[in-house]
Amino acid sequence: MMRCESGEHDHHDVYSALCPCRDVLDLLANKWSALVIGALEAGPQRFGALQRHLQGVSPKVLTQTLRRLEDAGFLDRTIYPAVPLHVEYALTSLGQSVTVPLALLRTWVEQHVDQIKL
Amino acid sequence: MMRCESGEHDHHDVYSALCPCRDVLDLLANKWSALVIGALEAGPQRFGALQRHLQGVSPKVLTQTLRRLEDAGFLDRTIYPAVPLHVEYALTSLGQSVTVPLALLRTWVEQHVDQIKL
DNA sequence: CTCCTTACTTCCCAATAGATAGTAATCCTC
DNA sequence: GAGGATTACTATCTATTGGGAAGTAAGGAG
Repeated sequence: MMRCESGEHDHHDVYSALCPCRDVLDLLANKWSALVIGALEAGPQRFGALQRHLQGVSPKVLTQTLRRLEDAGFLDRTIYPAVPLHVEYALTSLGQSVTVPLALLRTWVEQHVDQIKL
Repeated sequence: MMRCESGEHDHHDVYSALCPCRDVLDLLANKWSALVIGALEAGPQRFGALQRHLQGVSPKVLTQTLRRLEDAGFLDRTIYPAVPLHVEYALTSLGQSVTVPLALLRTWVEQHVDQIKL
């Protein structure tokens, strides 16, 4: 049973209650987070484009999701003070790196949804 | 922009609001679901063992998670009417199949948690 | 001065998460 | 045979989160 310490040799374990892994998993293992990160795989996107891409997301929930991902360092928010206002969201290198497992999860869902009775 | 239909040639898209993919993604892209499925990778487990493995989960939330995963066909619930009562949870073949993307997500988190400021 | 666009906030309610405590069945101990 | 132990839940209550609808701000066009 691994503990989660902050020493020289860190043993991180998502199964440990106090490990920061838990918070990270909670952030990423989320419908909208997975979709936002996937949408930005193709390149930087503006708020409106994301909202259209993620059909059915409300502006409030999209803002929340973007802020959380930005605060954790998964994406950058750039404001272009043009008129009308222009805000662009782009993946950081950390964000790029997490697209791999998230894309696999999304494609798994699309490929197996027929086998799932809901 | 792909639609999500139920015809001869299905085009499933997690980005489509009405696609059942959304519900499946919502079920799987969840902290406790990812941890439960990961815990069962090693083989069938009983309720108590799962509760100890997933440190910090309450019995109510664990039951909810198990029921949802069972209803969707990711795991089987077997009751052994021994004394004391004995209930075993095991992955179905569908459940086995989804362990792959979920394990990748969990290990990504454990490997990159140091780079994330929370 | 009003309309339009973009990108959000604010407000409110409903659904979910989570902690704590209790239940049921059956044996084992004293 | 009363009380405790064990396993797997259920019930209850509260706090947090999710989500929809509407409102706000900034600035240019007409």
